[in-house]
Amino acid sequence: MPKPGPGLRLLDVARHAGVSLATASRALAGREGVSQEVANRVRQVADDLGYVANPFARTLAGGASPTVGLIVHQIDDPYFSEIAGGVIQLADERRLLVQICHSGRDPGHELRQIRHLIAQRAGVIIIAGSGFGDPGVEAETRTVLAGYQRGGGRVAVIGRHALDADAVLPDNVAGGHALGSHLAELGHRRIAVAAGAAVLNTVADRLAGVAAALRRHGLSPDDVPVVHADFVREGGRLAADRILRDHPDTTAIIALNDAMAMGVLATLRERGIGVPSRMSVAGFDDVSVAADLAPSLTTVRLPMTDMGRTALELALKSAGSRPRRRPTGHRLIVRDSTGLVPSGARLAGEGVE
Amino acid sequence: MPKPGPGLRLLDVARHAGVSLATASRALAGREGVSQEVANRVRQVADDLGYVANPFARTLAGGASPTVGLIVHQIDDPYFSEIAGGVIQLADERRLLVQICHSGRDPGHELRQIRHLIAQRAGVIIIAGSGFGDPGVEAETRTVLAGYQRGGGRVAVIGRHALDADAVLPDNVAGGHALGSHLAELGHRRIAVAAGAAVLNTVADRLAGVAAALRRHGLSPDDVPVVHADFVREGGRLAADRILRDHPDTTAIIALNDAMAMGVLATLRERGIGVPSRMSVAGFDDVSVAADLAPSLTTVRLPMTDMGRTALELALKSAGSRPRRRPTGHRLIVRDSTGLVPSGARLAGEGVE
DNA sequence: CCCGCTTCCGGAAGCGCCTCCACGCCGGGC
DNA sequence: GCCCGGCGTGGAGGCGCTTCCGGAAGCGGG
Repeated sequence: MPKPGPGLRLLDVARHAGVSLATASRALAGREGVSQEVANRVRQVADDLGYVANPFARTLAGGASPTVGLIVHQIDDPYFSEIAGGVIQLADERRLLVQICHSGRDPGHELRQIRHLIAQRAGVIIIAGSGFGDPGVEAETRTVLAGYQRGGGRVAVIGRHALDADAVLPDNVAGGHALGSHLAELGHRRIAVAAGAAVLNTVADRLAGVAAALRRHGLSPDDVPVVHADFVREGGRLAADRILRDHPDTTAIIALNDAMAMGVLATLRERGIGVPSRMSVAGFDDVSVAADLAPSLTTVRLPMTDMGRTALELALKSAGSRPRRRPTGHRLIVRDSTGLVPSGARLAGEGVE
Repeated sequence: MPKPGPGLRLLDVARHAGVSLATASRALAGREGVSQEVANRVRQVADDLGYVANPFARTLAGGASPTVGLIVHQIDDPYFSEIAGGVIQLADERRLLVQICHSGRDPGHELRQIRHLIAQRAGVIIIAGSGFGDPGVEAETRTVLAGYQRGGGRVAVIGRHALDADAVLPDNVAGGHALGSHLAELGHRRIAVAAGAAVLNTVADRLAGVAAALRRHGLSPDDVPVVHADFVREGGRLAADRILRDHPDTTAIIALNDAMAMGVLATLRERGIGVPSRMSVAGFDDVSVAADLAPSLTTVRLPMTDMGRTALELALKSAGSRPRRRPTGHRLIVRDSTGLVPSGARLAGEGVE
């Protein structure tokens, strides 16, 4: 591995500005003890020379670490790549670098990544994605993060409320509620849910919202089959298969994220089951392709890009010691994949061999 | 910004092992000049203590920098997020950290990011995405990168051949050719192309391939309208609008990437123009949602994840000084968005207000 | 006019690591 | 038996930066 060539040193800047190293450092850091005039001159010179501080030296000397670590389940999942887009956006503006790693939906691996990030002296760690509900690992994660925070590290989480840190939290319960109400109001009574792993808090919350809405509309939870599978496209296919097999009279499937909804749609398409004529389908997140699917997907929009930005913002100005939670808006986006319950609903399932 | 707590120092390890700092350093780095026995003892102690080297100190002292910088146009574009997924995958295995930044499809900004990455002492820089064809900036970029490489920095590019570095290169010309042939063989004679900015080499190559194929099928390039717009979904919409307006007898639109194809499909859908019954549409890349669009998209598959992995691999073991180019496979994926030319093709355009 | 305080600045000590260099030990050749 | 060469090891300098501390001005009041 390479050692990039030497660059401009602070000493060079100092010399050009006719001041000492110490003064130049203070001037650029914007600290007290330098006259306005000198400070400006130094900054001017630094700019002209295109000086960029060596972050390694800076960090080593006890200064700020300019990198933020971002842990996502998987970057090529649109939900996470949109969040990452937001984080990178703000980081760019603040001249920070973003280090991304995958947790791969594995609590142990996530913890390992956190440790790695800490060892690399990241100044901020942002964790996107649900908790996994593994009590042992969760506890250790909590301990490690606490130590990191005690040492001055900043932590923010997105969509997970179990951690002791600043949090950006979509109201998954309310979103699920909106979805449930929407379908109930369209007249559906045979509604099934394609859910991710039950231990993911995102799944649990959305599910709770859906259940509450359906209850308000007179459906008992027992009437609503919930199929748990991977929280990705393939999982959606699997869930749809099971639902069609075990509950052939279903008229609407609520997928708890758009990825699963895409899988559900794929299965339905292959089986020649019309959407929404025979089956309504809804998703959650509103990833950018949701509008281009066949048919376009009814879903709950979450402002992923904003969530990423906000998380970094919170972490950066994390002033008080008490973690803050910043809720995010959400909005039901009704598109073409949901419709009135088919009048011949009792015939539903006929197409399923 | 925080200064993460102090950690175990190499000195601690050395003391525990009863050797000097220098010896411990050599032992852990696996360098010559340490007896097997001592080396093993030191490594054992380091492991037991859970020692992780401080990368800042290491880099500062002239050692390896464990971070790879990845520049993409925009991380929430599926094409790039899949590439990033591959890079991160391999980086994970190698215990490297990946720093991602956006070029935002702006050559100046890209250059700035490269400079920033260099200043941050990234050991590897991977640039994904087309060149912009701005000769001035291009030249300067080349200079900056050359200096970086001279200093030991490793550079790899993905999908851009103009730079003097290891390159992972999809055969865009052949891919374009496959697309052109496919549509020509379906009987289409009125083919239009929705292209990104002409300066992007990706666009130029794919276009050249399409043109060559059509020529072989007896179509003169003059018969093939090419509309240039942004290389994203919105650009596809725009291009489709123009094509429908200026060339109402078009029976097939080749979009030079899937993002634009999605925009084209959206416009067609809104206008009630059947695909492929009235208009065939093809894309390029085969991003993962391409199969779920309405209708599913005929496209040329590029192994994005592999491309990311390969780029990092090349950069890492960049042995010789002569840059290597690694071609990638591609494959025409025929789905539902393309079909035989409508028999009443001469009537095409009737639906356009 | 001198004293003491404030303001601004430079010197210098590290941060944790790598690496050059010098040193001590051993064995083999004369 | 002595010298030379090589291997294994420790000492020390330095990477570029931050920050503590002490010194040099400049100011007002006694």
